[in-house]
Amino acid sequence: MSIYDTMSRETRVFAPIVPPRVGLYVCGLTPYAPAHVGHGRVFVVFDVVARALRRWGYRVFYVQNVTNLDDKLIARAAEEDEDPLALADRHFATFLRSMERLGVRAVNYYPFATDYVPEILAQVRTLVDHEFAYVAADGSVYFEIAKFPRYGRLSGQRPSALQPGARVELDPRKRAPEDFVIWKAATPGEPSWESPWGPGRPGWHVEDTAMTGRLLGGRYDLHGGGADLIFPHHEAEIALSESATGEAPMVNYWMHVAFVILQGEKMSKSIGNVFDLDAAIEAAGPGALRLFYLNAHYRSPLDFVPEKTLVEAREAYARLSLPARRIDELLARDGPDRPGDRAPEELANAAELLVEELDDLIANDFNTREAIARLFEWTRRLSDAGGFDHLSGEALETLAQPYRWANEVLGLFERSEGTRAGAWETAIPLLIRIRARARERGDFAEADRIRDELAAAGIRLEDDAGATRWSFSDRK
RNA sequence: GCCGAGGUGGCAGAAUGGUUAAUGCGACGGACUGCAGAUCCGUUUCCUGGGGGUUCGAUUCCCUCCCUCGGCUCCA
Repeated sequence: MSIYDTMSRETRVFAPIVPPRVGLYVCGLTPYAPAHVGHGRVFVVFDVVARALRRWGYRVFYVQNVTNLDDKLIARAAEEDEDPLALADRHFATFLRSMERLGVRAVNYYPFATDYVPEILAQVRTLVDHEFAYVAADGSVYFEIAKFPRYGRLSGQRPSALQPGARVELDPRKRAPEDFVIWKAATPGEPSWESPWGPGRPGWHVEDTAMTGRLLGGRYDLHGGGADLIFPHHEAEIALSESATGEAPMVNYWMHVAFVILQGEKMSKSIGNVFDLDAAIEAAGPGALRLFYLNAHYRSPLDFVPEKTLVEAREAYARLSLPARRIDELLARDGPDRPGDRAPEELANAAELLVEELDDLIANDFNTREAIARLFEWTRRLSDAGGFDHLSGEALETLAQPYRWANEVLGLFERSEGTRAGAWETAIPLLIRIRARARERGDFAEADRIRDELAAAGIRLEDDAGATRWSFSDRK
């Protein structure tokens, strides 16, 4: 398989340092506000990356950090008169629930920055001792870019070409504007830890390198995140880790996910043009939202049009998953051993070939979009082939293979509808039978009344040839 | 200014040095239906930012210009 690497700007064959182990580190979020649709994209993409690697036999250790203390978090906590760490915990708990609903469960470990203060202090000390970093008068510690000549290689930036102060004010404590803080001297009222340079708290970039050093070592395989982290964050990580450990390269493959675009601009908390992630899950359903994300290549910007994108995703998802749902209905009703015909040989072979093709597409830098196109073609082909009622359990399972694949790798069908069915499962069919009798005797007023009243309760009835299906309609 | 990513039909978005440029949504027509919906079938023949170049052939490779977005020490 091959992966596009931001550092070398080319697609390279993936070769882990110590196969079959794969160390994967993804920059998580700073939980100072609810997650938005842009965040969701990154985490769904890397969920698929990890699922795919595991499918191919790699043992992936996937670490996704939580920056649970930084300036924004402190500022927001002050506004809301809440402890910053408690605020972070609260938003992180919400985030985890969103991830669970989205079927994002490939992450092995979510380390919190504040749990790694000893590692952070150790790294800062090493950097100071080896004069990669210096201590300012107030006790803050800065990494000195001039000591790391490779700085800028990931982003293609040359430090001399940057515009200091373009967006952030100059800091007189720094020797050079591009130096960055790795230990911040304490401000009264903020959380702080003791250090050899006085009380303070970690700078942003060093949190990650201290954690990766501890959890993944000085060199590991894959590092991912949003494209906005390339500079300066990931550049800084490289400088810190490679200076502190003496090992290089810190990472063999850098993966960056492009933005979700809303109204022509990157969806971003600081711009304020965000669409809440939970609201999107609610509106589209988790499978449809995943479909939306994976329906574009992860390195391409993806347009989000409110009132349009989610509706489209929902419609497309419903169509894509229809044969899978019908097959599962039959298997659930009759069990895997249900009697019936064998699958037509041609179709059975096609299913096998399709799964191979899907694997190949994903192996080529995670071409989820092309894979989804093939899945739609499969759905159409099964529709052409007619119903499933006459097929055996084994035959159904054969035809379902591409959908099983889509579930395993893309996580598209994990959350099947109807999990809340419960008592409805008996009550609604009863009403359907009553309505059918009304229709038989031509009493359509009564039949429509039942359908309307159920519709008002969020139950949708649809008459098919000889049968009536029902579903929850509250996603409409 | 520098660095990076992009520009494909009504919309969202793939792909490839080569027959009709995928797939989905939407739209239109049809089948089915008491009606509606869902589903299925068909249609949507004029979509690759502009200009050069390489080539038998370019949307793809090269050059250049234009435009959009992002980064330049907050960020997924």
